[in-house]
Amino acid sequence: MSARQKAEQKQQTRNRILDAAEERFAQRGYEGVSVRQIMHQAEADVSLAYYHFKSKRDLFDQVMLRRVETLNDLRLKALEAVERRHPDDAPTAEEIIEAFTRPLLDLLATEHDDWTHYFQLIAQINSSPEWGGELMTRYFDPLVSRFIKALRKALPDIEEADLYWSYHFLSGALTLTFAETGRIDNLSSGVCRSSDMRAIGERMPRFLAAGFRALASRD
Amino acid sequence: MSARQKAEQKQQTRNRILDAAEERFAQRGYEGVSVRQIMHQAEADVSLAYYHFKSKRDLFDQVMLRRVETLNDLRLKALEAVERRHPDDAPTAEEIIEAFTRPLLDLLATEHDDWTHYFQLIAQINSSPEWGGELMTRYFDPLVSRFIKALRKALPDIEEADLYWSYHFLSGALTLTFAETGRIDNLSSGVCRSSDMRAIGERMPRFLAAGFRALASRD
DNA sequence: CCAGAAATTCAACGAGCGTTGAATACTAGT
DNA sequence: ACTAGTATTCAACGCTCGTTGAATTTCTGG
Repeated sequence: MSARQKAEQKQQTRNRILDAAEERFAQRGYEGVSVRQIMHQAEADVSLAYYHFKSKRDLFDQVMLRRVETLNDLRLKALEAVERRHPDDAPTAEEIIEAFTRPLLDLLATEHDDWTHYFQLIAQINSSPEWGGELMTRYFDPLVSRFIKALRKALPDIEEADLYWSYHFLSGALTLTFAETGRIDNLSSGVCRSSDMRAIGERMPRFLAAGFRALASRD
Repeated sequence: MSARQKAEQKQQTRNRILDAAEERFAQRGYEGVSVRQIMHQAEADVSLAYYHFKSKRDLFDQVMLRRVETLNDLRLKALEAVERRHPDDAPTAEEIIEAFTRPLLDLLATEHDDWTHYFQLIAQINSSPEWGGELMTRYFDPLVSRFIKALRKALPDIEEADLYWSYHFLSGALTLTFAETGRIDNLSSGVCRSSDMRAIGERMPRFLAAGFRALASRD
């Protein structure tokens, strides 16, 4: 085995641990899962976790970091593509929100098992008083500010407070929806399914864009 | 001390434990808090928790149950009041959503410290894959179905799936907003404050009602 | 084939966990 | 003052937790 192959094998193990941690954290939260449970699922010894990561908390941070760049890149590219389609006028709010949402739907459509746990994890962090304020800000603020700037241009009459509150409502709807808790399946007696990404894609941008416009045209 | 007073004292202790549990669970989640930490905050011996409650999980369930009836009653009364104001025609979607939201704002305005942790807790449960589907259904389904029925009447052309998805988006926006994570404070650099209930009351029903209408009038 | 580094396993630490049964403090009614 | 019963405390159980240092396997380069 070459040195290169060996390094790849190390990465492979590291990723197996990250996968297991991602899934368990998503299911039961940071405190609800032990390093032993994670390593059992990763089929590796407990101490190996501390060879690849500094601590449980570091493992958690790396779970977060692993996918955030990919995700933010895709969203930024989607936004830039929309703006390129509007060289003169501004894109509509719905187009911008579509760019914010579509990458998640696409990732779930093509690599569902890789991303579904990540989105569940983000949903939980977002609603946690302990982590929500700080972590979401750290990982998503630059991207979100970029989208808000675009929305400000799409809705030139909107007031700043209305813009931020609108985004906040969007954030709640988005994260809960991608958490796939099965709540809507129960409530609707099966009419809707949490995992029906097509249904979500057809409805969420339209719903949210209408909300933005309603606050933008306040009297 | 009369037997009556003694029973009241017991209830008082029980409530002190429930208060402490509510606050700790809201801050760090069910698994992130130990019975010892809760009883330390309640200034009582650890074993007293097991005199008043069967187990940690039972304590958690009682935290949930203590306030859910009050909350659902207030919301139902608010909905009935709206409907009484419309003996002939149907109330608007915005009026119905207002009835769903206003009780939370009122409770926070008059008894903020009692209810703020409860709403934070619900927000976390709602986005948790492990608890969200089941617990939210158990505690809120009857009330929510009642509201959905009213919304169906307000939006006679809406399709069932659109109605349920709209409510789902509402649920996400609502629970995140009342979680008061401080996220919007960071993002808006202080322009908006999580605890500004007036700002929320002025915006959320309008935003969400517009979303419902956008899906109801689909082509 | 051997030296040495890198990846993985073994064994254990002290601390904190949920929970329990027995002992105690307190008080109401006799 | 005594008793019965209720609320509270004390002390401990077996277990799991996050983490660590040393031993061991595995593999590469010389």
